[in-house]
Amino acid sequence: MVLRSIPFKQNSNCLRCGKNSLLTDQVAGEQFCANCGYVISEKSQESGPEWRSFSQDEHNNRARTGSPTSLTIHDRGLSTVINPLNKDATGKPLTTSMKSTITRLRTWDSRSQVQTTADRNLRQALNELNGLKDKLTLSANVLEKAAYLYRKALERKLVRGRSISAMIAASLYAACRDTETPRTLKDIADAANVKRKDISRCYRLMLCELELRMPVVDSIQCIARISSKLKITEKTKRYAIKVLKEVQEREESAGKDPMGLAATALYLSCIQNGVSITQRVLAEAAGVTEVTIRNRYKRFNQANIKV
DNA sequence: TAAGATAAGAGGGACAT
DNA sequence: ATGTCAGTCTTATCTTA
Repeated sequence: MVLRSIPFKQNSNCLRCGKNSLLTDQVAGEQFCANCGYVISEKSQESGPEWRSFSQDEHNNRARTGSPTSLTIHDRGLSTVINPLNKDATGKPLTTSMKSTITRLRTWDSRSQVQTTADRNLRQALNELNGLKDKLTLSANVLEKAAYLYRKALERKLVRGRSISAMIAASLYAACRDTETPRTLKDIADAANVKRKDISRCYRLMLCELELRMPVVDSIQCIARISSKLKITEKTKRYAIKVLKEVQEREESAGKDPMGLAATALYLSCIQNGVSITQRVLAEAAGVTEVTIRNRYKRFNQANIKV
């Protein structure tokens, strides 16, 4: 009578393109379509058999005892749920006295799961993280990291007096930075409906209090991100990377927004390669303003950046 | 219409008080 | 703790080609 829900049924047709080409990434625990790249992370419950079969019969009768544990579930998926139907294992209705016993058990079972305020807080935060996942198309790896960081922050009582939304967004941003997943503060702020300022405050606090070390955002990686949005040719991209390397060598890049630098390098590259593109579309794709590109562009010219 | 110029304002780091 | 300063980036508006 005490069991979790049954895992999802396998459906091998992609929800987006309809092709029968779904593959399972055992490590990341998600399914993706080999045809169009669509990722179905909800299917993670199915990843990896936890049984071994020694005969055909056993293989056919295989069953699993729950989903894999994950930091992104507030109790790591280890809780129990008492079946709400008042039936016993054979499907017969329970006797009246048994029914009241079970009701009492159910009450205590659910109470035991969210007993502390920290637990409630965590549950709420991970709920929000789950919402962000869909908006930002993040890998399971990043989500785990974000959940881990949030647990740390909670442990150190950093969340007290701050909003859960801002803290979980900051954890997510930190996770992105750490895994070199190119997401800007603005991306996350938009998705989380939290002010950029608030997230960055929380992020800095976490960096300080948890003594985290983050790799510096590589503006060369930003080029790839902008290019993919705009269908920039490989040649132009390579030239832009050369420009950026030159800029970095001359130490013109310190303290500048990496996205702005990348956008400007691409702008320069497009001009040099005779590709017509406006500052406007580049600025939009990079998430910076045209003015930033203009200022960088002016500096590049002053520094006489040539490749 | 794209690009350049200019000005006002926000936010944060460094440093002094 | 609070204030100031230089530097960056954004928003808005006007001008130029």
